[in-house]
Amino acid sequence: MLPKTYRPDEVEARLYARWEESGAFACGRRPDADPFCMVIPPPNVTGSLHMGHALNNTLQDVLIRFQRMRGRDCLWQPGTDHAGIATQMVVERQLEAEGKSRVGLGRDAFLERVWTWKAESGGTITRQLRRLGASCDWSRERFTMDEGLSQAVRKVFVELHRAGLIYRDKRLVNWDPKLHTAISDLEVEPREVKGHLWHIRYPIDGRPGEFITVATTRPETMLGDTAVAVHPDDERYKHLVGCFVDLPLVGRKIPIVADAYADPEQGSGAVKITPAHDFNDFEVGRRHDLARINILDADAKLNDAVPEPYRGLDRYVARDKVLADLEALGLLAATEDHVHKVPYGDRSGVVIEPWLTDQWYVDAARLAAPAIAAVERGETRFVPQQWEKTYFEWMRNIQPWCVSRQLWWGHRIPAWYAPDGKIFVAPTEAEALADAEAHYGEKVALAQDSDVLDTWFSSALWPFSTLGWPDRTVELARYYPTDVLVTGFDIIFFWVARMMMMGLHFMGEVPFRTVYIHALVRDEKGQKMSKSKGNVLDPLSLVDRFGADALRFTLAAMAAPGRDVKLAESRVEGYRNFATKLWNAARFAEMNDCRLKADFRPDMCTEVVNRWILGALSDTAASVTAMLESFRFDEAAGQVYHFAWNVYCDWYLEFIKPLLLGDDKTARDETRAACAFVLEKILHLLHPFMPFVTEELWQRLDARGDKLLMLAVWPGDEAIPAERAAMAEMDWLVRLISALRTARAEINVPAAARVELRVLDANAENRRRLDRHAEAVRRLARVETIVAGGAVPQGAMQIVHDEATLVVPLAGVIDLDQERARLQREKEKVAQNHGRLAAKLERGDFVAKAPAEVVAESRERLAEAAAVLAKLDVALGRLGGGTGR
RNA sequence: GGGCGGUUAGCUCAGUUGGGAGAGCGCCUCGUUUACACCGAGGAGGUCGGGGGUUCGAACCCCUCACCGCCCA
Repeated sequence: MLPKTYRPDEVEARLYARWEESGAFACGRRPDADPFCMVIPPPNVTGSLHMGHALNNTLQDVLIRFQRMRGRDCLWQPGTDHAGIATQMVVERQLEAEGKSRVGLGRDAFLERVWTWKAESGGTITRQLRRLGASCDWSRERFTMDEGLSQAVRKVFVELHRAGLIYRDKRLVNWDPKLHTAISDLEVEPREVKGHLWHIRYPIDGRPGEFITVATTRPETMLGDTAVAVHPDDERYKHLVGCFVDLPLVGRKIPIVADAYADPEQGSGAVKITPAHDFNDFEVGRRHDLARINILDADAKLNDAVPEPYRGLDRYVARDKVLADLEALGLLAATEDHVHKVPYGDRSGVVIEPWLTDQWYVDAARLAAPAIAAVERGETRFVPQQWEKTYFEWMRNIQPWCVSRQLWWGHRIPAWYAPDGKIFVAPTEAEALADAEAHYGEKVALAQDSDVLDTWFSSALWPFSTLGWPDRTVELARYYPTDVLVTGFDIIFFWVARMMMMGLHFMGEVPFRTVYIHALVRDEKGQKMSKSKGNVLDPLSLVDRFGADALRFTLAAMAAPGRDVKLAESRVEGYRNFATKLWNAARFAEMNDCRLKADFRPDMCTEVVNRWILGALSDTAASVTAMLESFRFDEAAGQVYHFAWNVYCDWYLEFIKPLLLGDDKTARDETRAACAFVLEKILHLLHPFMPFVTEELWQRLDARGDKLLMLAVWPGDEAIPAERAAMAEMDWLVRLISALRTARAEINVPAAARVELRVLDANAENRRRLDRHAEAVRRLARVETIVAGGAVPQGAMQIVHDEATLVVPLAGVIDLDQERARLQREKEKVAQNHGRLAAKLERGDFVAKAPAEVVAESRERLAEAAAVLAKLDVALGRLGGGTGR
């Protein structure tokens, strides 16, 4: 027999191993079936499972298990990405602990160390995904640095270069002075900082005693100023346009230019221009053909382009010295407190510098055009649809994508430089050498670009590189375009947009038909969880405490198409209880010999209670299916939960107890089979959400041999007739028992007291119903005897139930005043409802303008209320005057 | 500054073509009866952020204000 509680820790690892070993996760098991494919958003190889992963992968697993049970040939393609900066940092920290350094080790030895690290520690997150129950096809696991995927990266780079879609350019990048690499706009985190706005007076050249005041938050950059800008319409400065200023501390003469970038409302209205160190100034400089003087080195220390006293100083040391020197010269006009946004590197945590460098760029604007059109045409659909806006917004304002990074860990850029600086881009060194030889007419030595590509460059290829591209594999043909991508909105820019561009360019088709965007899991303050903030909730500890099923169910049930998911632990606990509830329902079935019968025919059942539960099951299955098809995970989860707990356990199992104990063998056998059948279907419907407990129960409830629930057939095709009559009858019964229970509680009839029930004025059908379910009423409402008709004795509780009145004699027990008050409350409730309906129907415009069926329904409800009121009056009359209110 | 979203029971949140306000948890009362106290029965609790409008009818549609959050400059 089953134990009393479900113990996830004794089940999960064993079942997962069985699934995986059986090959149930693998694609291609059903060659004749429609394929269904998702690629996992590859987690960082350095990563460990956080709540965002847990949500993301739970939803994917719900979908893939659902589709698998529906008979599709499913591929959930797993893998990890190489996370250039993050991984390099991890290994550098290790080296540091050993007193070594990356540079000391050299490039090749360092890369070897990274691979060693990956072999030892890179499997953390995939192990954790297994604990969650994720049914990925691990036999196909990929890594962005795998040979095949690297080949894809090289091919893409070379082809885009040949097409003029990748080029080299000198522009400002976000430079991380700690990590010594360019980083993406998207990896820059603007932080609000309390700083200062310094007002500096620049002397006008040739006009002694005249100054123009500029305001800046970064005074040290003045050493690289090459102009001062004022607004063309600014009357204060019109006469100065075309003049020069003597740049203090430097002595350079720089022009005053008119440019609309200068905001007359800000500060003094004049702004210093440092084209090599500010993105806006860069554009101003381009418009006015200004010199770009780079004053920083890779460490953000001042270089030799500044006057000698400042050379070699750190940027903040230089700031202090510049301010002190200006002060001494009397040129510091004012210092104000000023709150502004400062760019920080999200990995390094240091202030990012706009820095002038040579980098490789992808012409994103050209690639974006077809990617925009594809979504406009509906070839890819966002769910919820509103996320299209975010996608379009970004795609339509897209900037050149800087894809080179000054790192060692990553795909090395397949570009080679000849001694004269000419660049040869080719998939391999041999081909580059051959190209060079052809070009120069002789063999030349080439040096490969030392940089690597942005990790997102390889991630952008993920939906086809993992399927084997550039080889024309059967998987590529079968599973591309993939069906659904499940991801968080925070990487629509990083990743979704780029996959769209690359997929369309190289495959000629969108990479996925549907993009399901889910919420971010936030902490209780609504903040994004992040390691640096230390506000991370650990999903694995929840798995340890409540089981993977409970966590999964919680996340799915909370995945409403909103945004914030604030995770309450009590919710996880509640769904752990649900698993136990299910476990005990199965235990009950087992104790009562409720076993599945091979020849069980749902449509041949004769007991009303069985016909009812089968009909309700059928409705539930249809609804859950519809909800999952439309990505309403929350609704689907809620439907199964409600059916299993509040219908099957709370009512059905209670109703059938008399039948299971009774002498009618036919009824007993049918009920046993129906009970088992419905339980079995509940396990099916729940499996995508709670794979472990459902599989475990399914295995325990019968001899399944090699069969697995995870490969069983989704409910829905069984011929279960609509059971409207049975549903109406059971609804009547449930209301009757509930009414009796409520009245008993309100009158304080002791819970254990068994009472007599007299039923007055019931119609023929309800008398039959009462007769049929007498035993259930006796048990569930704690009734001793049931009589049809009879007198209403003094001191009885009366309950109006449809056309009938239920009378419970309680001589000596009942407090007449209390009962009178109860009936009055009841009457007031109905009267209120009656009044509202009557008023509504008296308004001519409602009757005239509302749809006929709404009016008819209101009339019907009014009539019902009137009838109940009359019966309540009769009941009150029977109680007599008394002393009550 | 631009854009998006939110404001519903003590807490966390549902409410999909406008037509009788819901769930889970918490709280109160009662309870061990063929599974389950990680349980069962019953109950209390809401001017659906404020104001205005459209409509026979608004939590839902429109306008406006307030507050909160996110994204992009």
